Amino acid sequence: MATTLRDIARKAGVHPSTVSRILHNNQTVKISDATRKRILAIAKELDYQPNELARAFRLRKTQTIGLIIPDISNSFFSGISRSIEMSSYNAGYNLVVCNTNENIEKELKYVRNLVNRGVDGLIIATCQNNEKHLLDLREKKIPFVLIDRYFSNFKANAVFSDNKSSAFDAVKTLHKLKHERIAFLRGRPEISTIQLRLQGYLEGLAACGIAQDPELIAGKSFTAEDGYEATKMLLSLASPPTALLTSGNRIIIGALKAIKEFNIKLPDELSIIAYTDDLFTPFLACPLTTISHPLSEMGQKAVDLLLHEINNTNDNATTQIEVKTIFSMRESICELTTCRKTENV
Amino acid sequence: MATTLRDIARKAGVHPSTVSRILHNNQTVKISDATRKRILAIAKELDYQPNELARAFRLRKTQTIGLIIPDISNSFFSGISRSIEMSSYNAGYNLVVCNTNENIEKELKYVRNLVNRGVDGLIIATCQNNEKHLLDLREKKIPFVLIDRYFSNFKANAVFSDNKSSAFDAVKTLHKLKHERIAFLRGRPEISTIQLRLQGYLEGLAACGIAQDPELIAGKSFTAEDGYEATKMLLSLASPPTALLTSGNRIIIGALKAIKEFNIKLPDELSIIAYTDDLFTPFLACPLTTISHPLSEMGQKAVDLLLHEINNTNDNATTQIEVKTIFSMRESICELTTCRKTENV
DNA sequence: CTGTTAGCGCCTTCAC
DNA sequence: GTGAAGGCGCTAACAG
Repeated sequence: MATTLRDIARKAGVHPSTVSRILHNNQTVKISDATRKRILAIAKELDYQPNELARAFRLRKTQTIGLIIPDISNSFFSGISRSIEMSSYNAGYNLVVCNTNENIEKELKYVRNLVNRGVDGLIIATCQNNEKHLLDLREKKIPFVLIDRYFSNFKANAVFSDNKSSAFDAVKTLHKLKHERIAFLRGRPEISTIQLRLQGYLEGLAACGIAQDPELIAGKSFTAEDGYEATKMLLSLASPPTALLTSGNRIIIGALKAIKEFNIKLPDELSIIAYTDDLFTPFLACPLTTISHPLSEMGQKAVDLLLHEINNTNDNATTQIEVKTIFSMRESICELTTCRKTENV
Repeated sequence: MATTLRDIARKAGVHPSTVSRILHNNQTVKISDATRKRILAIAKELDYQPNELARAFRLRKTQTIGLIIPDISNSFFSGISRSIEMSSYNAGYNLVVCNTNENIEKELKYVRNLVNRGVDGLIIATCQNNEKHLLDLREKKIPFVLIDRYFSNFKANAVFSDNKSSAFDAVKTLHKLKHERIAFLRGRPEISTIQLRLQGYLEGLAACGIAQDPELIAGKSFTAEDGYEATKMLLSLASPPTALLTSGNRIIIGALKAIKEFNIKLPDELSIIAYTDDLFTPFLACPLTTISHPLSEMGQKAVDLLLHEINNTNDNATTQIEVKTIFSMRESICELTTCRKTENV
């Protein structure tokens, strides 16, 4: 059996609560130096390790944060997770990671589970379209922060990026290069991130005087498979797009596969701007022009926000933090007319 | 306050232990159907959620697994982590993820921390060169499984890949293509994975009748920066390598950067086989010939092993599981003479 | 400055 | 079949 406060107390001839005060309370003032030193020595001698489970139970504080994300193997979320874990660790918190696989039922289960286990707070990249678990958290006064995705009809602490303006800018950039058939490979339409990008995309088209074409908005999930199928569909259109804006680290993988199969030459026959965070993008056959995220910053800010909330329970205000994406111009976009010329050589 | 067993008991006019038996014990036999139904109805009505913290404390069983890895944002570990988390979840366990950043001190701290929090078992990709925490775990009879890396002088449950033979085969493959100046960009030399790959590399050279050249064994960490510096060094040698074998998802990123800067043409001027698990590799300027890992399988097997250990505490045997890496032939390797000819066109 | 008391929510043993 | 008692390890109140 591990040594307990009782063991130390017995050996020192004092009461367990005295030992507790010395080893866990920072009200240093109230205890005589003599006993303090004696207790600390005995604790060291017996290699006392506090039973954190008992403390958590007693204190109603687990020093644990729950992180709920769709998929830790996606570099977007793994990058954020790393930052969240490190910030948490520095603040003395452990991190429980949960993959929902974009399944809201699983998300609901996970939240309940984590609450029952007494996490001090949660960071959630929600699967969206259901917020009852968040209402429940609020009612129970359990702090949480949304990351990447949020609810427009439900104010909550959140960290997200400039989805609308980045998509808007992407369209304008492509239009400056004379593109008018610009497709958007969006991903899951339910996600706020995607809705905002779509809005930015549509407003971008409008600002450039380009008519919307519903055919050019494709895809319904974030998988490589969906990216592949959607891209094949787009490339098979009577009037295929000359430029592509893609959402998500996986979709672009599928898109590249389809493009390879169709033997489309990048960027001459197709310009691409991709939302992606992979480190390999500069070294691709056609180095992708990308919109990437400040992943460390996002994670860090989410933890800061959550810890603030945990330590100021009476504070009812919510904070929304928008971070700036990074546009990296590389070789996957080029001017349309030039391209066509190249094509005819 | 959340409803407790007591609340239900009071409302039903029974003793809390009865409620406990109904809601948490599977000895279904001993309770009358009438009270059972009544209790279940009241539990539902009051939305009873067990305080898992109290249960864990009482039962000395947290239904939690600790995962200690160098870096969750590395796709090798994030791929494994995803699999581990999903397998754990299916078995009713939560997963606490910890990044050591290849720092053994942090690893030691994390293990102590997780033990104090009462995790039921650990999965560890160790930073190596210190096993005292593992001895401690064994003494405390806390199950653990090593993943990817293990200790040759210390038998323990472990899941790893065929490092030696895969490196051996890589050298033979390159030698068949007439390469003799084969460099090994290894990563952290302390890691068992790397030592085995080095052994395979050296034995491969020997089997091919190629003399070892210490200059061709380069690198000392798994970072992109180190891969970059080491590659620059190799390319600056009086007699530079004609082929490269690289370890780890990050090193190759740095290597590619250096290669680009040196304006080296792949594969004509340099053949590469890379240990990497990134999904983008097929779409690179020069699609990399890779050795990748069955990440899902590795995670799943580690969890299976750990759960077996957790459920059979008296079983003192250890199990080592070796999984097969996947060799994917792509375009980053070619025959040396052919290359030289191409070069002279 | 330190001891005493009580209890967090749950489960297990022992009664009846 | 169900109730009563006791305690996991720790800490917060209240004494003195």
